[in-house]
Amino acid sequence: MTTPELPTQYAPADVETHSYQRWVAEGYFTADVGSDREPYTIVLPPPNVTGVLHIGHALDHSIQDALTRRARMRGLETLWLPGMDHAGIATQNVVERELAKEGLSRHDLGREAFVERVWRWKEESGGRILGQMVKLGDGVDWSRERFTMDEGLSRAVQTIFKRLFDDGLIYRAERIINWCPRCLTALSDIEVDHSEDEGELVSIRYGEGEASIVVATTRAETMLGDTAVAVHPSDERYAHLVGTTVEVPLTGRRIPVVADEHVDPEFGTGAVKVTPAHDINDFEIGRRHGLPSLVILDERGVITAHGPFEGLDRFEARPAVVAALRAEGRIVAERRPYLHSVGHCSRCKTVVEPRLSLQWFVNVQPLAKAAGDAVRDGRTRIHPPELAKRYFDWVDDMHDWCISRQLWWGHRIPVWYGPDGETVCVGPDEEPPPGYVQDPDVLDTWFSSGLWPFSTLGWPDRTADLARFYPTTVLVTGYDILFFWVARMMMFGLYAMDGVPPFQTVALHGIVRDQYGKKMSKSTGNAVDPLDWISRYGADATRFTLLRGASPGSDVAISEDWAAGSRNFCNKIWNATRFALMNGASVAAPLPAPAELTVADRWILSRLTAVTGAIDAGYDDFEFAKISDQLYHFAWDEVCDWYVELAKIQIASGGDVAERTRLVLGHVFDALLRLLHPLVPFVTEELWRALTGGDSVMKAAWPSPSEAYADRPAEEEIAALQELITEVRRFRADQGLKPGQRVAARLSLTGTALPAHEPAIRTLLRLDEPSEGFTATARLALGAGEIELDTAGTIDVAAERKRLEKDLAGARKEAAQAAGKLGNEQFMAKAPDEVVAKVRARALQADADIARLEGQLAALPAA
RNA sequence: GGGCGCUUAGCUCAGCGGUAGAGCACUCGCCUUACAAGCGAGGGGUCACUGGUUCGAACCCAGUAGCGCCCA
Repeated sequence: MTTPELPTQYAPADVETHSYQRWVAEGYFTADVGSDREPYTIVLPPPNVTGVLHIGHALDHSIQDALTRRARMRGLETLWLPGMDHAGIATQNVVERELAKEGLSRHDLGREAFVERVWRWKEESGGRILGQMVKLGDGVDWSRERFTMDEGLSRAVQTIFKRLFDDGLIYRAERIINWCPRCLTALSDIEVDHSEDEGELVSIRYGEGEASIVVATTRAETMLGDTAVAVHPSDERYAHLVGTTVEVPLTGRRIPVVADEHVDPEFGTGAVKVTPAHDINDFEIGRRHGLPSLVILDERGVITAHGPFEGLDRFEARPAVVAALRAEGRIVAERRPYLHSVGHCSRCKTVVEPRLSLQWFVNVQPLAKAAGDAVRDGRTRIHPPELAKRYFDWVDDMHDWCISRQLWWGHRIPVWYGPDGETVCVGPDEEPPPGYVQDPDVLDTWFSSGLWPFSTLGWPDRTADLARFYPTTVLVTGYDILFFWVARMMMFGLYAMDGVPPFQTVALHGIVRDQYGKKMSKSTGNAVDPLDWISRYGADATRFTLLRGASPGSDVAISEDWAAGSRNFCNKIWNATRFALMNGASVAAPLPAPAELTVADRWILSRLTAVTGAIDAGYDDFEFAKISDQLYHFAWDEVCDWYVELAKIQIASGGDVAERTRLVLGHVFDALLRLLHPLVPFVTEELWRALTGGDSVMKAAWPSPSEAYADRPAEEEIAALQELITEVRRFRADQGLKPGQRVAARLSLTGTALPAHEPAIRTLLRLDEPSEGFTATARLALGAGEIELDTAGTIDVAAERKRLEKDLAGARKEAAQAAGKLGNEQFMAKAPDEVVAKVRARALQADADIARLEGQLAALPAA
């Protein structure tokens, strides 16, 4: 076989694009719905159409790509389905900003033209992330790519809406919802981010004299809409006031003092102002006491109440109201800054305004119950299991879900209103009655992404894909969206698919952090751009860095140094395989039987078997950090540092041994590249093709541990060899002998298991045969054997003494510890036999070491 | 306010009842023909603190402190 010339350094850029294009062209990523193989399905959590690939995607995708590549190699019919969601608010914002540059608003265009414009934007500049996924190497089935706004998925949305509506699980009601005064739309609870912000706490006196009462608030301006003051029923301080009325300052309105269980007597003065139209808790109090709701803010957060504050923005109105109150002597206390929790729009960061309005809701109770039960009874497994509790906390106490959005971009609510207030919900193939008008609102984006695991497979049609690939095998996503997205897919999946949950397993990972464990963000400037890393270190190195840190449910810390380390690892694999190729490594013949192989061969094959088993176990639990570490250690420390060095000697010896060594090398590297492929697909593809002449490592079978090659004695023998070699190297280093300097030595290895390894020992340690005038200047006692060296001059006695004394101290400590245990009656009586045996063995070894070291020290010339 | 988690080498983490580990960083010596993106050797930790259980605790239990996350 002719071996192609490989450069001495791996250059990712030279192979990545080409390999990816070939994989796509060959259809390797395309799932075959007609095969009779067992299916393995993952749906990609759809990124936003506005999104670009960030490091969190890179982690999420690396895990999914590893899982699906391995599944394919294991012979499963594997589908990894890609796509994007339409990101209602985010996308609308992007296009509105674009319009603003032209001096236009969406209202200038009108709804239809605006939506057309968004589609145009989507075609031209949306979905940049898809091209970036290619750079990472994502093996997704592009022939099945979907978009939440495409025709099929829109049909799924309308179908499930109609079904839920008919089942009475969707309703319209006037409620306090989260409102973004900038986006001008309702938000669900999960689209609101809470943060501890600096505000003010102002205490205001309502009423006069004996009948006055002081309330504390962070939102003084809302007093214009107060319709009560509430106190706790058992609060004696205010008992005499309950049932009376007090005057709201600045307005002249009189409002009642009510008693309500939900007031915290410990907070502030124990009395709170009640603004039912602008606070969720106050709304509830208002409902319990039949209070009116006084709306004082418009949709943009501007004061509408008549008077001097009318027309002021809520944040301008606040100091203005406080100033006016102060002028009237109403301010009793002020705390500024006052830290308290404030909700922000997750899209534009504007402070959210609780707002009373008419919206559509999903009654989640029965759906959430089913979603919880599916995990409780094990139909869906959450991994790691500790995180299941968070899921239960969420689904077992879920609030009804506000699904209407006052946007233009999205799935329009399929409800039409008749001239006399009739309401009709229209299914996908139905027509609304003539003269009816459609509800102007659109649905929350999560409403459509909640259908993702089955709408993408063709639901509501009973497609072949749906029958074959649903339920999906595993969902891979961050724990940060466990509640909303995962819970919603669970609810909808169970509801739409006759109680079959959408995932067998939900595998959760953490978020990516910097090397100090800090969250990455643009503002702190510690964010890593995966595309930057891909261009500088390669896609494989980028992936490996992330996977190497990925333990289930835990955050991943990364840094530039570690990316460089991963690149070095890829390069190491590259060069080691290059060495194998240059030395005729081959998979042209089967691996010889163990009896025909050297101890070194049997050792590396035994280790390969053990590692293969460990990798499989790692995949079962999504332990990518462990998988990566196992492979890193095996490839670098065992294959490269030891086996390759021993193989060089075997090959140099020629004959059958050399031929068999070439086969072992070939098979070991073949297996290693296959095992590594799901993690680092590009470098392994290039090398595997060169090594085996095969078409693609993607099509190679996943290695299985071969017990026939498990070989405990060989592992022990090589361990002893490594120990001996390391010991002599240590001597050489301490004596300042240059690595290349050859030293004459006499080896006495009888009594050890190592005589057969003398050639290896001589080569690796650069020890020459003793010649005529050999005079030993140093004597190393190593277990039962001895190595005498002629260092051709005086040796550094002080360095040698230091080294031996250090070893002796260690051995004495060891002996003392073991003796202590063996002399402890309780230990001898209660510890298990194998532990006692182990300690006995340690004591014997330590005693032998002490004798040996003392002998060597005594033999040293006086300093 | 409620709940969860974490605290092990300079950094990031593994180990979860029987002699403290890895990667990176660090020190020393080396361009030894697969690889200097490398090779060889080495230094470095009262496993947060205080008690308890146990023959034996980084590991189990209780408490304390600090940090982080989620929910309200």
